[in-house]
Amino acid sequence: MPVLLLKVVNGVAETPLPSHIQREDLNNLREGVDCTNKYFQGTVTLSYPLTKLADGTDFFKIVLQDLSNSCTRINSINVLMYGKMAEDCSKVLSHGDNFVIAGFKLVKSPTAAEDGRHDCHLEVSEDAGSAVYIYANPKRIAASETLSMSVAPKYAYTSLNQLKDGTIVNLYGVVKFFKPPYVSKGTDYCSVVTLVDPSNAKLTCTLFSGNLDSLPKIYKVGDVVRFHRIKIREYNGQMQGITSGGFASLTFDGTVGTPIVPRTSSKVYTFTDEEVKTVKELRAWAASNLSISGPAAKLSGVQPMLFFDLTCQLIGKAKVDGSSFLLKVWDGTKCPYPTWKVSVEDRELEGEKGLLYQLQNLTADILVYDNHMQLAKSLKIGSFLRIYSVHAKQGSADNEDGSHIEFHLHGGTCYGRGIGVLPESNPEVKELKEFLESMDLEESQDMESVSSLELEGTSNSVADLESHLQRCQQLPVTVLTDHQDLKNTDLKTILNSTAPQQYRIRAKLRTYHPQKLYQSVKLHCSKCNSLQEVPAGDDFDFNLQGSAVTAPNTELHSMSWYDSIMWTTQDQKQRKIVIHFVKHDELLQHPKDTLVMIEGGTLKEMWKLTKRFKCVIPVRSTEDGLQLLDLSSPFLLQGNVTYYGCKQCSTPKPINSLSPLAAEQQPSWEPTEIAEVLGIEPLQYVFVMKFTLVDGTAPLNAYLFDYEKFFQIPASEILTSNYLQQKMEMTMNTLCPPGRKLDDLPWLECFIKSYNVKDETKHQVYYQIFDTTVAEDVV
DNA sequence: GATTAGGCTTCG
Repeated sequence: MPVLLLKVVNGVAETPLPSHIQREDLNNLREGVDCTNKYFQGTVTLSYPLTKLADGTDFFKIVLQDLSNSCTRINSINVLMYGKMAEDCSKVLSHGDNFVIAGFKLVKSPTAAEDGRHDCHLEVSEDAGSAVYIYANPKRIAASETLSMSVAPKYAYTSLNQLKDGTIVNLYGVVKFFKPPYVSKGTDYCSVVTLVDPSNAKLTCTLFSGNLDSLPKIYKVGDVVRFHRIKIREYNGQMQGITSGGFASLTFDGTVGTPIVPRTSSKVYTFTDEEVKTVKELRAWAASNLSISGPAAKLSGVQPMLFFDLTCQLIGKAKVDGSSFLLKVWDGTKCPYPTWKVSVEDRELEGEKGLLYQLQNLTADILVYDNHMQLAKSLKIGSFLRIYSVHAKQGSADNEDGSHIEFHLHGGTCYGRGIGVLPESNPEVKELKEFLESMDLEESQDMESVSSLELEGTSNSVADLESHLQRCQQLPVTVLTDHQDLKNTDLKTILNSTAPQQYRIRAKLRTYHPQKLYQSVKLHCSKCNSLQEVPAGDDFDFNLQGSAVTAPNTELHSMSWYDSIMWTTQDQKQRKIVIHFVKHDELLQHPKDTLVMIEGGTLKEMWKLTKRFKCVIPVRSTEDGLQLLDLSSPFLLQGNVTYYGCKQCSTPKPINSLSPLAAEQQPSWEPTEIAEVLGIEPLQYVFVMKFTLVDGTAPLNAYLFDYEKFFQIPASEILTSNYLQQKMEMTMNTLCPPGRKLDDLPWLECFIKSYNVKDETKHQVYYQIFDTTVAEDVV
């Protein structure tokens, strides 16, 4: 048991002592008395310097006086502390502190005759299971924090679902929403922060401070924070956090694998392995439970009409009028749309004129309003900013340059609207700086002319669409990728010929099956040639829950080639989730290059992990080691693709077989490579469709068996992409427009082959389309 | 010493 500081408010400790220990009077401390569940409480009247015993153990002696017992002749006792407890106490102790000593050993005092104190002394050490509680006022606690980063004050942290009205607590949380500090209508800066934690509770905190620096340095959703001494109140039926005296915060980047460096204004703070562990756990939890894909964007990725967060450098600023202020910024990329230029008086414009001129085509003019003006005015040219919730507003078309994009930071702080200054040490700033410095500005000037040309070429009017459709009716909508020299054969001739043979045909697609396109996606084993349905997501989840029943085997955690983190969900199920991060060269890599393995996660959690990590492998614990799940579950998730293995042709190997791949110089984590070392025969996604083709001579059913070539859409990705599904639907509508007469259908040019399928009872000829693709301008 | 704000986009 450690040394704990107990905070005293109005004479009462906020955290009670453990209930199993009882106070013992000095009088009753006698040799032979069982002191197992007793504690002694007294005030420090004397302490001796910390020394070391002959064997190197730290040793610290203090004298405690029991003032509550004034009628006793002897009212003080020596306390001897050993080891870490001695060191910890010596650092935080100050005279007059009220100490509680529990789990002590009562030993006859050799010095009682000389010092006139109790004839026994108390011996304590962490090894003996002792505990020291020190009652301290908030100032003392703050002061003790200044003493050391690595020692003592042990804080208790309250999970967000345990908060009680009127308490002052310490807590950890992951930022779900925040308003960067802004000038309040009172005297202080204000920042609103909403936190979540694995208890799935949510807490919105309103933080005030006259000192901008003492508010948490949150840069994005997903950051992890530690708040000390935050007051909990009930407001509108919900718990609310608010700054109280002595409020202090640490903020950490929430990205798994990045260095755990606290951002804080405090010069000194407690920061031990415990903190590191907690931050790691929260990062891992957030990675699979919190969607952090915010509205961040580069100027090149701006979406008209939407709001986004822009990380940029300030190169100019100017007062526009009483309610708006102009910021000229750049991020090295070019907005693909014409952007507005806000005209200001030359004398109002601050910034280096040469640079402003040079960067004019890469600069975004952002007009900030009302409450944001004050902060905007104070910004230094050259500083790096994150401007939150910038509105990319579609300008009015009656302007001379047609419709353009305007950038506004509207008044108010809804949705976290505001401006944050990023320090140069911020990794994203470093990245941006490097990028800006590496930019060849001459080239970007050229790019400017190119991209405006491109813009002229890409209008998307209704008229364009019509002419596109007409073109589709004249030219074939599919083309051959080979065999162009062959002549066409009519369908009737083909049907009357013996198989196998190959033909070039020109035909129309009368109908196709299945009509529901997602039903056309199957899994194919190229080894045993079997076809099977893609398992439904809920089957997978069911299987995962089955595997979660076996408790994670902690002996398998954090081996030489991976680091593991385990936590328990705070819901009723109390599900245990373990994530194993595969290391490379002893180090965790950038998340985008990292393979993670997960035990006990749900499908949803895994999809979230795939957004951040290179690959995700669902695993389960066995006595012998980590294993893949049953092959009804995928053996790998990567990007948008869930990879399955063939049950018949695979011989799954233990997960340890992956470790040689991790040891490679640059692990590529290719699915085929992963499958091979794990003994998996991977199944391939394929579109299987039946086309009914007509050419006026006879109808012919031909099968399409396509991984990607025909539709130019990877079959493996279509089930997880709305965009690709829409694209495929459009393609099919072009090949076979619904509601059209036969005459109005477009022509397809295909290459087909006939083949025989025989069994005991019958013999049939089938046809398959190959070496054919949808025409370029149809896709 | 109290107050500020108390998330859920836009007048421009």
